[in-house]
Amino acid sequence: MFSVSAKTQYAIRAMAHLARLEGRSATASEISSAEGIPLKFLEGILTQLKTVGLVGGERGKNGGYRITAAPESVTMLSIVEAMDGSVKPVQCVETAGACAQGGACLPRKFWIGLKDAIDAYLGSRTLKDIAEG
Amino acid sequence: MFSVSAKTQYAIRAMAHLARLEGRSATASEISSAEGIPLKFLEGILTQLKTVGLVGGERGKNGGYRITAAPESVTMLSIVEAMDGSVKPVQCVETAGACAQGGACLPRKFWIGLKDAIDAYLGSRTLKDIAEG
DNA sequence: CTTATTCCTATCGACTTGATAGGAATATAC
DNA sequence: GTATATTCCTATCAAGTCGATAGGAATAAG
Ligand code: FES
Ligand code: FES
Repeated sequence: MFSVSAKTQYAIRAMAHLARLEGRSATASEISSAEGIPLKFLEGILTQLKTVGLVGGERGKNGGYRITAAPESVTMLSIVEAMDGSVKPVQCVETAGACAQGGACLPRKFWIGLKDAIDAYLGSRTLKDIAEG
Repeated sequence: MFSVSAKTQYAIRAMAHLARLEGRSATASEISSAEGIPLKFLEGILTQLKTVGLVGGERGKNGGYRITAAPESVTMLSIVEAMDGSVKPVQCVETAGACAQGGACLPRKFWIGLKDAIDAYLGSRTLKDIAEG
């Protein structure tokens, strides 16, 4: 239950790898072999991380990826959301009054509470906590 | 991300229904039409809830399901676990030393922290909180 | 013996996920 | 300006999961 996708786990490993480089860049190939992540899969992940701004990418020869912010300012929540979207236990967390009970729906409040608990935890941990710098 | 299966949502609705009956029994058919849950799907859910002991079932004519404990003593965690198993963001939460870093694996500690946060929230809420009795 | 019900097993289509493949775009180096 | 290294884009695939359905066996009441 509540299992995390391989994609997100890979993303965290990749981000941790880049964090240890302290701003220097690495190619997808390097990260792939160092972290044991399938290259083509990793490429997609890095592109996704780039569109969110967590990493910067430079094309062409001598290109590669670099981290764009200090590891201690990158929350785990931002990585998870970049991969699999926002934490949303049930659909109706973002649309009030979806069911018959309207705005006073107890189940909905319960699930929102869960979302808040998860967001709070993921938002309180940063890349630095897991990068082992 | 972290979406909850329809099965679990159905299970909670079914349990809430039974909770409102305060120990009286209801058939799967009744719950099905009252809560809008596909009958055959619901049957499986109730059987599963029974094996865990959250509900009791009686076969044959005049049979049905009844709740076995007071709603305030049934945690949401117990329902969720009955449906989809224990909270386990990554496989290695239950097997230490799975990766190269051994017991000091920082990612693992991070995921275990998430599990604990989720378990704490789900364990702190009970059926009573959502049954609206 | 009929009827109502739980319970067991099998199956199905749709969707998701992890992974692969091929190649276009882009930048460097010589 | 050609070769090379790299990011980036799009398509595809096999395997698994999920929600749902179907048929019927076991059981109990009357
Ligand atoms: S709004 Fe989602 S269950 Fe009521
Ligand atoms: S034990 Fe799971 S990542 Fe180290």
